[in-house]
Amino acid sequence: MYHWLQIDIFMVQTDLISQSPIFRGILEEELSNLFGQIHYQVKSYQKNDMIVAGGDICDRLLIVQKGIVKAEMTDYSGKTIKIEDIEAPRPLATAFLFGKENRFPVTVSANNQVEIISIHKEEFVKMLQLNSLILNNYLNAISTRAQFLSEKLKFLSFKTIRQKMAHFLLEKAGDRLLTIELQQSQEQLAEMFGVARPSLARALGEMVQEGLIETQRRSIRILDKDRMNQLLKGG
Amino acid sequence: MYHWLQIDIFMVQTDLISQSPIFRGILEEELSNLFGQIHYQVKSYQKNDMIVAGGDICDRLLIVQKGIVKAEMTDYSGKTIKIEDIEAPRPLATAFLFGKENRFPVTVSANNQVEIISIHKEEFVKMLQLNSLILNNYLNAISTRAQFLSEKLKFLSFKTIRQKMAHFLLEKAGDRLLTIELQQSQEQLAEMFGVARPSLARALGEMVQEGLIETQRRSIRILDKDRMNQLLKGG
DNA sequence: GTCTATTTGTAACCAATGATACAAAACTAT
DNA sequence: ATAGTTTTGTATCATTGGTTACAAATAGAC
Repeated sequence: MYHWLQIDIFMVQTDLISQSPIFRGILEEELSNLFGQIHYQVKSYQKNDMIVAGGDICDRLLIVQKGIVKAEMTDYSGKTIKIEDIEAPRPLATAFLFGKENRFPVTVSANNQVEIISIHKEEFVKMLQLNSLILNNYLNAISTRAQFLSEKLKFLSFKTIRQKMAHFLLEKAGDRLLTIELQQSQEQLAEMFGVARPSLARALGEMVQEGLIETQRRSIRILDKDRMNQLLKGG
Repeated sequence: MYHWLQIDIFMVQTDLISQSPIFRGILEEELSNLFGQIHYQVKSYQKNDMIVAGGDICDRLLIVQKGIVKAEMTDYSGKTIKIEDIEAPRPLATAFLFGKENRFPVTVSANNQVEIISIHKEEFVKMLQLNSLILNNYLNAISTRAQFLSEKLKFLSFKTIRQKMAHFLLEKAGDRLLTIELQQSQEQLAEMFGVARPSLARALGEMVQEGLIETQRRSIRILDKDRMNQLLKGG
């Protein structure tokens, strides 16, 4: 009877994980049906229990069904730095299930009482083949991440603040527009560019003086698109 | 009769594309079988024909079956910059088939006589569901790319040359080693770090003076691992 | 070995940015 | 309107890294 109870507690709860990025859009009955066709485990952890250690082989998909876990990275001298909190119903480290580097870069442990669904890679592949929506969700998730990283990288490849700014403005403006309304404060923009706020203000000021742009509070008007482009190429 | 000939020419050639990253490891019969179950097109292009224009919606997988194509990016003022050559049997822009940003960032045109296999996204998803090896190949490809970008980004996130160097050395050294043999010249290292060569040499020189490392030509010995770590955190 | 090309070590100088501080302007709530 | 808060503009100074130039060390070819 006690055993029964445990099995009952540690089941996949379709109402919870149907909100997960991977299973979004799938009806609960369909989810139950799917989980009936594959092997998986649901494990429970108490606060501070270690769920995966950095360096562990990542051969299964882990989904936080309940609770919050924290991911920490161990630096070269052995100290740990907190990276992020991941709360239900999000998956863990989806970028490391496939690809060349199959080890967790982080150590994950429970912040409170946690339930983790664990699906072996092979079983998850089965799942992807059974349901094209899950397949699409998953492909979208990792593709979007790759695109995000790629964009971030492109951004960092511009060396000067002026270049970053020019790229940002031209991207926002597109082909037609000449006036851009900033959605964020200079503070946030500087954070996003990875530069100091006064440095950004200075760069903007210089660009105004040189007749590249005109600013009026959060509205920026591009005056010389061609010269902005030359900036990006190395001028 | 003439029509027959055309159809014959523009078929998928399993011997060629079985070498492609996506179809690697799949027997030719199996490939023929798979392509028999889905809709696709094979198109032929002559030198300088445009295959896709930058900004086009990317809703199909394109695979170069024969020939070489070039990818160019159009900058904001309309000039084109060559990005890379892609030769058979590689796929085009796999990162943009899924994910949020579904437009080609580049313009692709034929370098010589080229044949392109075009598979609609929905059809390709079918294919992924039919064959788990293709699914694995594809997932591995985009995951590996995301991992690569992520690593690159981590590298760029270190601001000073000393930090990049410290990260590089500690990564190479791992837990045990204290002496690293560089596989590349300072010139190449500087290129990889995105810094000027003399600046790298200067940074190395300073680190030697401060007793962090000892250098002897291409051999570097770490003297103070703890202090190196502090460097990375912001010291 | 000797000559040459490549790689590495250094130095001087300049440009770009970060840090800090503070004033002006703009927003917000009352 | 007014007081307080946030955002923006600006100045100063120190640090970092790029640029250029050249010398020293090393490796390679013969």
